[in-house]
Formats: sequence, C-alpha cells, structure tokens
Amino acid sequence: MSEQDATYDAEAMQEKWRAVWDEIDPFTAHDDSPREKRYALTMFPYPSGDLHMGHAEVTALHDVIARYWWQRGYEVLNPIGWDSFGLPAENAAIRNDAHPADYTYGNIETQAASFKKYAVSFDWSRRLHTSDVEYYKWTQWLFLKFHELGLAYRKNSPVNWCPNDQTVLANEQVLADGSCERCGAEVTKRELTQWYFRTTAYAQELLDSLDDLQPTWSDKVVNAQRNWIGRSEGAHVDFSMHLASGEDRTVSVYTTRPDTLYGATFMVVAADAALAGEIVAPDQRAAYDAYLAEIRKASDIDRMSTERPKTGVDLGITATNPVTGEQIPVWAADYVLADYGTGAIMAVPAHDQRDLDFAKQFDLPVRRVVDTGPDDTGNPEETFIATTGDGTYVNSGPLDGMTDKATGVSATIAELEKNGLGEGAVNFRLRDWLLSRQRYWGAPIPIIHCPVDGEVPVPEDQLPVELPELRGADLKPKGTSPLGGASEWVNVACPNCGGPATRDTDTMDTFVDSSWYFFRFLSPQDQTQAFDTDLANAWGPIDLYVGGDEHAVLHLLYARFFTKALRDMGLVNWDEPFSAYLSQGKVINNGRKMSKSLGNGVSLGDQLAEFGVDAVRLTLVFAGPPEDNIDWADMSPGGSVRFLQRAWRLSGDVTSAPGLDPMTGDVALRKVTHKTLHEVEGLIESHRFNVVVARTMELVNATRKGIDSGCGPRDPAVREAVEAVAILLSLVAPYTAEEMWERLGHEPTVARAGWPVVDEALLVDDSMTAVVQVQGKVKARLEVSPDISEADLEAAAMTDARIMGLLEGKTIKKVIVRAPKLVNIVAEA
RNA sequence: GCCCCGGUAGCCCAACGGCAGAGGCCAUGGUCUCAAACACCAUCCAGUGUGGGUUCGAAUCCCACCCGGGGCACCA
Repeated sequence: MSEQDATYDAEAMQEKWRAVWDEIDPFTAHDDSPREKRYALTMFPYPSGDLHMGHAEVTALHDVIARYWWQRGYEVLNPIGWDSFGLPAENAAIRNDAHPADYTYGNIETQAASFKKYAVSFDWSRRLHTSDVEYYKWTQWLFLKFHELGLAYRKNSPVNWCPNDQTVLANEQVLADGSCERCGAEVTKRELTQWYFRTTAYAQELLDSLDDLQPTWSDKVVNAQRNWIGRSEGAHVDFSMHLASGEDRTVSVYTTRPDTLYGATFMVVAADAALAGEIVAPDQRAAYDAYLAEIRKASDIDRMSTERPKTGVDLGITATNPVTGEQIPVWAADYVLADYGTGAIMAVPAHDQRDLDFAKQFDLPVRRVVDTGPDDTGNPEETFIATTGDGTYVNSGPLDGMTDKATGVSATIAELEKNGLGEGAVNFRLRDWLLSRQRYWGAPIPIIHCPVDGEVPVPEDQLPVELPELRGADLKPKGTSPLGGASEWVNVACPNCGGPATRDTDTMDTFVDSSWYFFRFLSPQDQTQAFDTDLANAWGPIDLYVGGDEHAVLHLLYARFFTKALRDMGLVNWDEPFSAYLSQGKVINNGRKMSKSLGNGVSLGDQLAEFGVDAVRLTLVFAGPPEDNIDWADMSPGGSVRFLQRAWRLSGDVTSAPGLDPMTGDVALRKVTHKTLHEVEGLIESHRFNVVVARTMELVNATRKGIDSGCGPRDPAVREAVEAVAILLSLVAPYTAEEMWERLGHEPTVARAGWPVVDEALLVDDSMTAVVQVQGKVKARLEVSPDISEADLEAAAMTDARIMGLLEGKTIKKVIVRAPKLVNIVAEA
C-alpha cells in the first residue's frame, strides 16, 4: 500500500502515538536546563466524574501556548494536579455510602487517563493531589506560619451558614441572591467562633497591584476584584450617645459624606451588632430582642432585597450631633451591616436614599443641606428622592455657600480633626477570609485547644495532623464537624503543658489548598519544606494562567493574598502569582449553559469517539477568541476532521527527501509559508489562537495549489510548507501533526522539532497594490514597489488616467500620501 | 441602581484609523463516480445595532441611545 492510499484514522493514530510519547517523555521540565524558563499553568481540576467539555476547552487553549513555548526553545513547566479535597466528594460518599477517598482517587485516575488521551503537554512527573498527606501537611504548615504572624486568627461573629451543607461559607461563596455557591440553598446567619485569614491586611496592596496586572489580565476580572475589594474614602465621625444609665458612650461612624454631617438627623446601629444590645434603653429592650430574633430568622435572600421595606426598632436613646449639638434619636435596623465600617451610621436622609426610606417609614426628620439646584429632582424633604450630586451647601454652618463636594468633604474633615471629633478614613468592602469548615474531607486545622494554654499550635515536628480514616462513619452534616466523633483523634495531650486537650475539629476551606498549589509544583516531592524558594524564584511567577471567570474573586484573590504573605515571610521574591491571566469562555449548547435539567449536555467522551481528539481540540481552538463562549451547536467538528485530513494528505504528496535546501524552492509558496509563520508568532503572543488556525488553513490551501497546479510535489518549497503545517498543527492537533511528521521522513516528536526560522527576505513583496482615493473613496489601484517614495507615489497617482479624468476642472486642496499603501486626494469643484 | 464586555453575510468569526472578508460552516453549480460519499474547482451573500461628532479618511476614536451577555449590589 502506498502512502497515498493510506487512510486517516484518528483512533489508530491516537493509539500509536500515545505509546511513543510515553517513551520519549517530551514535556518533563528540567530545573537545571540552560534554556530560559516559562511557567504555564491551567487551573487544576476538581475530580468530579470524568473530564467535560470545559476541561477540553481550557486545556486545548492552554496547550497552544505551552507547546508553542517548547517549540520556541523555552524550558516549559506545565504541571498538572488535582484539587481533591472538598464537599462534592463528601456528599457523593454520603449518597453512595462510601469513603470520600474512594470517590476522589477513582475520579482522579479516570481524569488522568482522559488527559493523557487528550494529549495535553503536561509534565506528569510533578503530579500532586491536595488531599494527599504529603500535600496537606504543608497546607497545615502554612496555616501555622500565618498563625504565627497573626494572619490566621479566631473570632466570634455572625457567619454565613448553609443549612443544607451544614457548614459555614466565606462571603465569596455566597452568591448575589444569597444562596450557597455549592448547593444553592438559602444561606442564613449564625453566631460562631471561627478561623479567619487576615486578607484585609493586604487590602490596599491587593488593590494597588491590580494596576500592574491590568494590561495582562482581563478587564472583567480586574474590575471584579476592584469592586470586591471596594475601597472607599471618607471619615470617621464621633457621636456621643446618652445611655439610659446616665453614662455617655462615644460611638464612631464611618461615612463617605462627612460634608453632610449637618443633615444627620438620626443614627442607625446594625441590629445584630453587639453595640445595639449594649446601648438599648430598658424600656425598648423587649422590642429590640423581638426584632433581633425576627431578623436572625430571615435569610440573606430576604435581607439583601433592596425593594424590601425598611424595618427597625427605636433604641430609646439619643446622641449628640457633633456639629449642630442637636439630640438625635438612635435606632437599630438590619439595613446597616454589622461587619462593615463600625457597624453604626449617621443617617443623612436628604442625601442617601436608604436613610430617606427609613426616615419615611418611621417618620424621622429630613433636612436638606445640599441644594442641588432647580435641574435636579427637587427638595428631598418633599419628594422623598435623595439627592447625591454637587450643589450649594445650606444649613451647614461654615460650609454654607460652598458649591463643590470635594471641597466640602475636605473642609469638614479638617474641622473634625481640629476639634478631635473625627478623622479622615479609608474603608474596604473586603472582609477577612473565613476558612473553618465543619466538614470531613479537608485539611484538619492544626490547632489544639487546651483549657490551660488556650489555642496551641501543633508543633511543626508533629505535622501532619492526619485526617482520621472514619471509614464507615456517618459523615452526614450535623452542624459540627464529623471529626468531633473521632474521640481517639480529638483527645490529645497539650503540647505545652501536657494536660488533656482537644484538637480543633474543623477542616480548612478547600480554597486554602488551591491558594498555593502552584508553589508546590516546583518541588512536589520535597519532604523537607512546602516548596523550594530558589526554584520558586527561578520559575515564577507564572507566565500565563488560564482558567474561568467563575474564580474572578475567589481563587484568584486568595492566591494573590497567599503570594503576598509568602513574600513577606521571605519565602519567595515575587509578589503577584500570575503575570498574565487568560480567562476562557464556557462551552454552551444551543444558547444555554449545559445542564442535566435542560438535557442539553454534550459528552466530551462521545465527541472524542466520533471526531477524534485532534478534531475536537481544533474545533475548540478555532471557534473564536478564547474569552468568548463557544456554542457547541454552532460548531462543526466534522469540518475540523475534513481539514485535518486535507492537511494530513499533503504529507503523503511530498515526493522530495528530508533535509532538502528550501532556498531553491518556489518563491511564491515559500513566501506564504514564511509570512504565515511570522504572523502566527504575533497571533499566539496576543492569544488569537482562532486566527492561528485560519492562517494554517490558508497555508494548507496554498500548498495544495502548489502541488496540484503550481510548482508540483517535488519542489523543495512544498516540503518546507508541509513541514511548517506539521509544526503549526503540533500546537493544536498533536496526533495528526506527529503522523505527518513521520510521513515526511522525520523521527518523533514534532512537538520538539523547533520553530522554523523565518526568512525576513521572504516577508517583503516585490510589488504591492496602492490605493488611490478621491474624497476618501477608492477610485484607482496602482501596482507599486514596496519602497516607493511618497513623492513618486503621489506622482504616479496624479498621472493615472482615471484619476486625471476625475480631477478635471477641480482644484486640489490637499493630498495625503501614505506610501506605499495609499494616496487620498481632496479636491473641490 | 452601579461597573465591565460585546453587536460585521443565513451561522461561527477576520480586518496597525486607510480597498469591509482572512478562515470555516451552510447552500448552489461543476469535475470525479454506474450512483453516492470523500476530494477538487467555482459561485452566492453584509456596508459593520441606531443617531450624532472628530478626521482627508471611521467597523475601528468620542458622545448619546437600543439590544445581548456577565459581574457587583442596603458597603453608609
């Protein structure tokens, strides 16, 4: 059977080359390589079931870059691991009456096999799983370091509680509608003592660094993080509250509008803040307690609705407005948040709609202090529409007559500071990260509670604190950690005093595990430390991170926080983990997210079986810009198969021998080849992978033409072109590329063949088309030399017969010449 | 309500402020075939969401609006 008669058999190619690649091992990164290092990372998967279309997309895109870097001569670190702790495994285990480890490690094996078949250029030697003892030992070690530095601490406060999963949630894990990110249940509040990471210590730096990341991160994610960190500027203002006991108590409030202080006609304290219970007058105590009980029951879904009428209760005391001296009432309400600012506000109903709604509800006074003029909505005292813009200050003492908000704010702050009544202040929306989870399948928090010594860190030499097997135990959520039931595990001697003590029974949020895995990849087998600082400094930061936007404010923010903290510990010398971030879109079907309930799921396994790995990868890369969603219903993987066959067939048509000097080849085809390679370099750097595929298609078409009706199959330019196609395809369709490479007479692997050197001389055309416009409209085209001078081009345009005809009887006002591409003549009659 | 992103042929998508079309899908015609599929060749198709502005020149820059998608949201 001749080469030309061979058939393109995706399945057979996959079988054949997988074995060869396992042998060659082309993608293991060597720490001691003299080549320049690049670190490519894709968000590691969670082991639920087999890989799906989303995994296929992100790894196909990411692999273009990783494989390109190899071809360009870099030493590329492209590791793979599994984010293998977490609730889904635990819930599945409960459903199936099995152990989470069985479910987890079973799925990991399934996914690993699928990744291998999918031919992702991972370095398998660095594989890790966050649920391995060897890994979470160091997660615990990091927790202890954070604890040592005061970055991990315990506090009692109202927390988000998922009644279904029976565990607390970080703010970031509560969706906008107040439901649980994991299970969708309505999240409620509970008062609990929990562990936190002090993310707020880095709020300003996390915000500032975003400026540096802006050019190489998506705007979407940068903006999401900015909003989440939510920096605002304003002032703390001190109010003196007059308690029923006769005492005075100074309470500070945070406001972004200190300039409206003269319009503060009442105060509101967060009903669930400790302060409210401390200051309520005895005759209002019963009403307050009833109100508190009522709002505790309400879910966040109800609480967070802005349409809901305002509720609250009078605390029965007054406070003094520090500038007017007026006695103003103090209320408690749930529209004021206990954990933002100071948990108490000054209410300026005329200039804040929420305060105005409250004032209207409870018939509290409204006083306008900024007159925003006749063009605005009118006087809020009458319209009940708060005004927030600039205007002329009225009823505001020394501010009266000023017209500018910024001036009003700074004047007020200066006055407050002078009189010791307050000061300028900055506030962040960002809260500390609540990391305790009352669940089994996670890294135990390495703390021992001793009745004598309190919180005692587990000594480093006693790490890891291994998760007790609890095989056969009931892991169903009960509101406290299942670890509490392992009494032999829980009861230990205090490392300090030796007396009886108990282990902390909570486990860490799995986002802790994923906040540092990219460090562990640098020395995954190291038994002596979490990661090797020198290697981290040599490889990091990550040159390109590819993943989904669903982690815009979760994982990406936590990983940034960890990196900054590790830098401050001297463990690494860079402070942002991801130099560039590419967010890939989702694979949807028929305009909708794939879901079981819609019945529109597309199985990756089925697609691979029908079209082959290469065609599926090619389809995903070619679909459009990486950031865009891919609607699988609009795609044509069958077309991808046909293209790959067309490309593959070229390799059978080449009749020249390998190692031929291409210099003697057909110049026209060589130009296409070299222009394509040159252009692709830029396209890959700017992540326009879909256009890379289009350019490869053009090269295939041009080569086909050369073989059939041009220079013929024996021409060296044809060999050069087909080899270029194989190398281009090695980024997207590794099996087809390898098969072509073999048919071209080369040894495997094409993936490490090296990027062809582009001949600059072939990028220049002998002649090109210049456009002649009259009044901006194209009227003529001229064939000119690419290095024609402006004067020559203008002369050529002015002497063109059509142009001369058009200009007859007109006065030329202006001629714009952009050699060698364009001449534009502006003329009038 | 606030903040992002997008709107180009029937469809998916290209186009440093300079000829609106690179590539693909679909469709149609042809070559090949007993026929079909494949392959190859060819053809068809929009003036860039709307209205203004800047410019010699705008899909591209600016303003307003419409539509679609996403994020945040009682954060004082």
